[in-house]
Amino acid sequence: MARGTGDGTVGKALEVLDQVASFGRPVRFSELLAQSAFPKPTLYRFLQTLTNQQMLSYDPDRQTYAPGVRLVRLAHAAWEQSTLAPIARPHVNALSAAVGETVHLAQLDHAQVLYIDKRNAGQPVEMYSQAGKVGPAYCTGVGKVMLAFTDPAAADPVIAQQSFHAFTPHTLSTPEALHDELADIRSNGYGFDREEHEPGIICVAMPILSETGRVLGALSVTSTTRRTNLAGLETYVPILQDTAAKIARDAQNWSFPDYDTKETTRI
Amino acid sequence: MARGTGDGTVGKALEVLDQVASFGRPVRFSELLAQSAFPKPTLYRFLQTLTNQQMLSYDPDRQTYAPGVRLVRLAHAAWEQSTLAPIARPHVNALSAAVGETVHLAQLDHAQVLYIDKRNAGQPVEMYSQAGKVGPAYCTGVGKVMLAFTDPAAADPVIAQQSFHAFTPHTLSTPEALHDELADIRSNGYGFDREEHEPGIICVAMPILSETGRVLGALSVTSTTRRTNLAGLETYVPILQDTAAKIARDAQNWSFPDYDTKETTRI
DNA sequence: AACCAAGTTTCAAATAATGAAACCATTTGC
DNA sequence: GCAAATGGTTTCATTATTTGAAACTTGGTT
Repeated sequence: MARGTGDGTVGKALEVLDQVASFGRPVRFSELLAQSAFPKPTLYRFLQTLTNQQMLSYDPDRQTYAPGVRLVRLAHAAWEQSTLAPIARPHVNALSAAVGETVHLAQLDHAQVLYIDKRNAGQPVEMYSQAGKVGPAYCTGVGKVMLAFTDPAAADPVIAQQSFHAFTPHTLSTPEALHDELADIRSNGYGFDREEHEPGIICVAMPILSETGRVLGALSVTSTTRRTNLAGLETYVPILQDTAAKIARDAQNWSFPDYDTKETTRI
Repeated sequence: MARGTGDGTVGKALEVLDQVASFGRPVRFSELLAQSAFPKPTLYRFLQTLTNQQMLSYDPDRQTYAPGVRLVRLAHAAWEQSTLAPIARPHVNALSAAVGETVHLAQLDHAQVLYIDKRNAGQPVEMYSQAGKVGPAYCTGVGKVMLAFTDPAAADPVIAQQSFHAFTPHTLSTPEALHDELADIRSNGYGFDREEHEPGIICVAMPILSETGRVLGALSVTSTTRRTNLAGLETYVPILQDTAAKIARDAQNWSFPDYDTKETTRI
């Protein structure tokens, strides 16, 4: 009742879909076959089926498969219905306008951070990111605050899955160091990323907690060491707290909205 | 070899997934059953399987299903690998900065326009839209220019599928009117939306054509009748042409990039 | 307490998935 | 220019999975 497999044919097909997506580039049949658990004809037919279904796209010139457009449409529905993003949107906008720095909204998915919305700072930030992107939980501001306020019974297995790869000299690279940090975060109510994932990039992060204390997601304000420092980011704590509270309130009252939208709203 | 069904169990499961997504809100088993082609236990098991696989999320309190987070992750991969968006991105940024109005990047998917990227105008536009959203092809700027430059053999069946619902008094609401408009667009090289989808909203749209003349996508600059008019938008034609040409060039040379990205790039 | 609606489980029959082997079509080596 | 190899596709008897009518359980209602 847990893992990926075990759901018959559909589960296997989705395994193949994930495999294609994991390459991060268009990929050939033989490349997939080399690392696939399935025999040649089986893999072949799954690729056929998924391509037929537009879950994959096939480039006949290069003979490569890539995740297909149907996913983009489906994901839009998922984003609007299964994430905090639509509820948080006005509040994230307000926060972004107030602080003038890059703002992220994230949720925890499996053992990873899933970014579900983002507002850029001024204009020319171009900090390669996008909703849908995933990142590590143990060395990002949003990841750490979400872990800190997650019930230990649920958090510990997740912590055990972290790679603890040392992206920078500041990365917390042992479970012990992370546990200490999480305790600090719990007592403060918020956390920082002290250049733990990328040199020069720092952030302050705030959990979004339901009335009952369940972690709904997290917010962060990100900047660079050239522009500010941790003390500077800390001045955003009140507005972050306020924003997180508003999002939690709306999520509570209102979850989930009865959209009266008809179908094709403009653009 | 065409439609949704016909791909065995996987096709049927994806049909169910689409059905859930099409509700646009969390939906109960019985609601799905009422309009489903599948018998009760079959539908039930598909929902179980898809939920297990995180393609759907299930809210036990409300007993509702909604598209799941796994789709958000998969779609990110699709967006980066199977759409023009990553190639177009720097050019769309530059265009957006130059014109200071809302910019859209779209592709044609089935008979609909699929918006794959967007830049907002100043700040407070909030014109409810997002990458992944779909819109009608016959009454949007991007839709019409893409149809206009699509091979008639491919375009005609698509045109036949349009609903021709009259969103506004300006909507082209017959195939004949649309055909005339498409001819005009072909001779001009670009097109407008003259408040055809929403009152007060106008745009100028440019196709993105490959060397061989194939439609890769379309760009548009959108504004309101309060802020400008068609003549005003027409001044953007040169920069739109230039941007479209650059995107087409990059798509040609470079399609598709060998990403050297390793895995977890920052944020 | 009986009823009803919604959701879940059972199980033999019907169907679809499986994969070893054979086949086809390009490219590569000599 | 031919042979061999590589990469991709098809066949088909076997096997495993899906299927759905019916029975059952659960929770809410009169």
